Amino acid sequence: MTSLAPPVPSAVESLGVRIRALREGMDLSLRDLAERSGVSAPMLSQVERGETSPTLAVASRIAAGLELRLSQLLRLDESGAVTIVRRTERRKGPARVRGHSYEILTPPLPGQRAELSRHTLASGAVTGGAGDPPIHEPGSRETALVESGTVVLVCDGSQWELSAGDCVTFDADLPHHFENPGTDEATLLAVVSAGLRRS
Amino acid sequence: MTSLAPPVPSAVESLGVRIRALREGMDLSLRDLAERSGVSAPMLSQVERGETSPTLAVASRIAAGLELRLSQLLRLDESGAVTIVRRTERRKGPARVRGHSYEILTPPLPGQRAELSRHTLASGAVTGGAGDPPIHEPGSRETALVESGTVVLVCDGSQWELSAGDCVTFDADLPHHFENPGTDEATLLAVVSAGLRRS
DNA sequence: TACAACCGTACGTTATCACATACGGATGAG
DNA sequence: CTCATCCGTATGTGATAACGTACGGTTGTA
Repeated sequence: MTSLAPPVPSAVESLGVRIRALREGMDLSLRDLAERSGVSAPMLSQVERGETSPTLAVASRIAAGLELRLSQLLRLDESGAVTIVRRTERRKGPARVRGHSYEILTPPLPGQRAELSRHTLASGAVTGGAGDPPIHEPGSRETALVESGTVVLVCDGSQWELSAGDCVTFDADLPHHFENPGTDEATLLAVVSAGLRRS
Repeated sequence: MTSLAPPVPSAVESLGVRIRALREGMDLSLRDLAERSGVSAPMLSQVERGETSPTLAVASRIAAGLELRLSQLLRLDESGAVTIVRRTERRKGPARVRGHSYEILTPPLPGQRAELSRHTLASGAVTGGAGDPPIHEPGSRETALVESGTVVLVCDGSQWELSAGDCVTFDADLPHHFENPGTDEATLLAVVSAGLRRS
């Protein structure tokens, strides 16, 4: 009976105006979008005016008609602020665990879309041992840029060697870690996008 | 009549098993989640087994019950691959327009969650002039890390000065640009997450 | 062996989503 | 002016989403 969830999470209500804005931005009429998406024009009109809550199936087709993924369409969430993390304000990870240390460069706000972190790997060191978060939340995705040295990405059983300047993108909810096979220290910048849910 | 959209975008079908996995991962019964989300247990069961397509309103409440945003829950999209862009394979932006040049470090795939780019600003130069994409898609968000030099972010009328190592996050659908007020060249790494769609 | 307590799912009813069609208003061509 | 065309929305009907309830199955306890 009692709902522990907030009154209504957010989005979803204002989705209609967002859809209308996107449609008009693409210079499409309701009937144009209806043909592109396979959803009837009256339905689109009702959704845009918030008179009805479409099913996921329909919402997904609307998103496709707008050349978006549904998750992208729904991402009209929080805040409009600018947040700065100064070099000296970075949150540090556990200091150098077996040759691996890192700093988090993005603010610790919820709803953050991407988390930026800089990792340092001593010669022979490995990320993802013991205390580290080994894999990320389901659905998240990671992009890593090697700044210096050489590292090997081990992801879901396969290996890829990366040199300074190389950039790799992969699904972060697969088991993965980085190794530094070289003799020099290696640094890499990691972007984890999506990430969700509590610790 | 003809739908220009792909048969069915993706996700949405496999969403059920994802929900079940998340629910069981939180050690909740259907009735537990029903109480947390305000959605009836039989409904949850049907959604988990893919027997019905919930409305956005219901899907959103389910997501909230799982302590997720709906956009996060839906982000179980495509691929499971690892994509590498070598230092030599980077796509270059228009070569040095009035002191500004950049490279894109992430692959040009759709559905990409974040785009990583490295920008170089000569002394006194400004991003976002003429040919550049001045602002990004609605809902997108940008994180910038200053690698060297000093830059000023002008966002929605306000200014912020950033030195090497500083990191800033802001809504990328607001009008914004970077300036290099110093005498040295400045470089910054930009992560644009979200927004997307057509060229 | 009961029996209580929980699990996930089948059932029938009601609310509403989603469609095809039709309407009134704006715009432009002849 | 007249008519054709497009726009977005009101209308009615069939499909189905969402509910409350009830059922069989499993688990642990007396």
